[in-house]
Amino acid sequence: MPHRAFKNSLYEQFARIGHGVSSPKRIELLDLLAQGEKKVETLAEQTAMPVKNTSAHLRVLRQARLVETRRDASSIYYRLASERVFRFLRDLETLGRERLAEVERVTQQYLAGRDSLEPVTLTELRKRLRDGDVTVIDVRPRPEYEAGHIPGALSVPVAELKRRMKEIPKKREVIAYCRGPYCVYSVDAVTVLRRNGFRARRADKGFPDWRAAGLAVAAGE
Amino acid sequence: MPHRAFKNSLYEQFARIGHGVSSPKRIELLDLLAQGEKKVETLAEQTAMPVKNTSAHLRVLRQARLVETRRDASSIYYRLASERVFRFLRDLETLGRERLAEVERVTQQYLAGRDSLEPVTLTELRKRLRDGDVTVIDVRPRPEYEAGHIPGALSVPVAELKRRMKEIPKKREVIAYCRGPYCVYSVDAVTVLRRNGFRARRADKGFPDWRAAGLAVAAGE
DNA sequence: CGCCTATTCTAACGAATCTTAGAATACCGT
DNA sequence: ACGGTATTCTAAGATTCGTTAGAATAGGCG
Repeated sequence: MPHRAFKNSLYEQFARIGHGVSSPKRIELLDLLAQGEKKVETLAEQTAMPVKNTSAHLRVLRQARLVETRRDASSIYYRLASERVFRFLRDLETLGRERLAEVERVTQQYLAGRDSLEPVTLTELRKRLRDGDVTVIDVRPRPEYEAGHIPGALSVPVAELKRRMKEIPKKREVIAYCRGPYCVYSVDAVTVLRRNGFRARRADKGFPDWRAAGLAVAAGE
Repeated sequence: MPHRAFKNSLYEQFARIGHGVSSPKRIELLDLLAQGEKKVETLAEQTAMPVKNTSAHLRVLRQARLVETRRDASSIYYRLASERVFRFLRDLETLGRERLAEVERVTQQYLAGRDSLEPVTLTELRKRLRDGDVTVIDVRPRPEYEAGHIPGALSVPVAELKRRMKEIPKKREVIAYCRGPYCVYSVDAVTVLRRNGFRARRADKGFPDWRAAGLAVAAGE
């Protein structure tokens, strides 16, 4: 094999990965799958795409071997192919944040005052949780909590927050976490909690980041 | 701004990075730029593309803010936009190697017996260099050596190796390094050296990896 | 100032990709 | 075996991308 042909086929392979993350919808799908496995229909709902379209994008991700599938009864569940895929995804997002001023501009615009919610790092959250002087709430949809969450966290999906607020002790500080650095659930949750007299802060990252950091996780219930 | 529009514009930004690395030729360009800044013409030669084509790909990379430019006299020099771009590139390649069996297959096929060349890790190389019991040679083209190299390494481009072999002491072990894990220069160099009675091994990674590890670098001469 | 060189910009064509409708598949429950 | 459900496969139109020719630009040099 001549030198040039070798390089061509090598870089062609690497480009398969790149192609996987070259579409906004596919990155969003990967971000969702970082929460745990999901059916095609669920992914279609959560990305606001028709099922057929979702299926087509998932096929591209499968060809790039970034996701894998499992069949259960009549449904097919997708999941990230490995923890490294998640880390790569976050590297991509971090690079985007570093290089593209638009990322900062867009998030500032939508999450005006996000920084005023006194973000807590995961390390800090872990310490506070060990000290036992804080209530940690997981504000993601219930199925994602069940697929995996921070041990000791209470599941209060943001949609149920107003109704279930009385379950949360008012004395202690509350820390809300959700899907990741750009997820709005914890922002919404903390805003609502503060309006109702709670001392609340948000975690600067989400559950997948916690798991990727090698910290203990709980599942089920 | 509604929730969905926010997500769309956010993921659209991240996809700009993904789109930058979705083409084999663009990944190859980034890999070359990891060696140091280069002119468009040089990049065109080294990727075996017409200049116009190279320029078009570089434009895409510039739009993704993965590269930056500098003008010197009549030439325009491209470079990676930051060290993090290099790390992202290597993460992409590592993920490719993990996920895509074809990467291993292609490299094994072309670099048959690459593993028999007893690869040395950079940490090991550094120790051996400090102990002073080894000759380290940089077998990349001269301009890349001049743009940055491992301190103490001797520049012996693989094209000049046969002619200049007598400059290398035969008693001591020789370690050859080049552009990176998939670069063939060091493989070729070690093969030639061994055929001529040298005790030679190759570094498992290249100069950009050395620099990214925060180790000392030299330039010029 | 005008020519020379390196590079980019504009434009156009073919190839690849996205989206989505309709048909096909695979497995469950009965 | 049969019908139902979730999903994929096939195919086609619309869009984007890759490639490359020709014109334009920017700066150095005589």
